[in-house]
Amino acid sequence: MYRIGELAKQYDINTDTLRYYEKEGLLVPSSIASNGYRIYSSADAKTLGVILRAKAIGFSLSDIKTLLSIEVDKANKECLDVKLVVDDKLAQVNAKIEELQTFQRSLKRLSDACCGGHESAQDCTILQALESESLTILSECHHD
Amino acid sequence: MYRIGELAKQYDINTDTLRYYEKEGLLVPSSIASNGYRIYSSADAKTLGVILRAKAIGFSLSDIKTLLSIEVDKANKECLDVKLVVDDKLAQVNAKIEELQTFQRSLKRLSDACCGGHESAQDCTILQALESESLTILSECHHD
DNA sequence: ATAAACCTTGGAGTAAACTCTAGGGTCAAG
DNA sequence: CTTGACCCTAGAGTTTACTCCAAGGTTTAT
Repeated sequence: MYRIGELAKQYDINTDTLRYYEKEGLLVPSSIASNGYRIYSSADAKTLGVILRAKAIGFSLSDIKTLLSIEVDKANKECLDVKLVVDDKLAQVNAKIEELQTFQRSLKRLSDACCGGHESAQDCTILQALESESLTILSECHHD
Repeated sequence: MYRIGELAKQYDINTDTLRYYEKEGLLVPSSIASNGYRIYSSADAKTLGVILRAKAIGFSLSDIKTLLSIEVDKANKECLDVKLVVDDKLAQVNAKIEELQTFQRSLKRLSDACCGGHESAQDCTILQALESESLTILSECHHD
C-alpha cells in the first residue's frame, strides 16, 4: 500500500500526474483513507507500470484507456481486439512518418540549393523559392 | 488593396486567421481605413503567400517569423542566416522521424507477435508484453 | 428604412498531457 | 506546540494554430 507521494517517487513521476490519471479514469486508487489520502495497492502500482510502458512506446492516454479496459476484461476479449488497437496506432505512426518525410524532402531540396555562404541573402535560392508561386524547387518531378 | 474578407477568400483562409497572424506579428496590414477596416496591399498579399507556402512545407509560425524578419532585411543578411533556419528545421524533422521509427518498430514487433485471432485475450502476447517489466518483445537485441 | 453582408474588438474554446498555485487539512518529531 | 513534510481540492496556466462567439459599428442594396 502506497500513498501518492511514495508511488510517484517509485516511478519518478509527479503526484499531480497521478491525480490527473485518476481524473482521466486511467488509474483510480483502490482505496481512500479516512483522512482522505489516496491509497494505492500493488495491483495499482502494476497498472501504473503498464500505463508508463505503453506511454513510452508511443500510445496516447486515450489508447491506453482502451488497452486497460481490454486488460480488465481479458477473459471475454479476443486477441483481435488487442491487435486492432496496436495496428490502428501503427497505421497512424506510419502516416505521420510519411508526412514528415515529405517535409524532410522539401527541406533537403531547399537546403541543398542554397550555398549557405556569406553572400548577401538578396539572391538566396531559399527565399526565392518561398517567394515564388510555383515553388519549383520543392515540387517533385514525377515526369521525365 | 483588399479588405480582410477579400484577402481571406483569395487565399481560402478564415478572416480570423488573418487577425491571428496580425496579433502574432506575422502579417500586419499596411494601413487602416478611417472606419477602422484593415487594408491589405499587394505586398501584404505576397507576404501572405510566403507564409502559407512556408507553412505547407512544415515551418511553424515562429520559424516563419524568423524567415520573414530575414526577408525584410535581405540586403544585410547572408545566405547562411537563411540556411541555418532551414537546416535547424531539417534536424528537428529528422529527429522526429527517428523517434517515430522507434515507435514503429516497437509496434510492429508487438503486432507481429500477436495472432490477432478469436482466441481469448487471456494469453495475448501484446498484453503480456505490456505487463512484463522487461518489455522483452520490444527491446532490440544489439548483441548476438 | 431596413435587411444583408461586411467589418470591429475582446475574450473564450479546442486538443494533449500535464504542471503549478492558492488555501487549507494531517501527521510525526523535537 | 510548532515546524516541516506530506496530503487535499479547485482551478488556472502551458503549447500551437487557430476557430468561434457576443455585441456592436458600417456599407450596400432594395
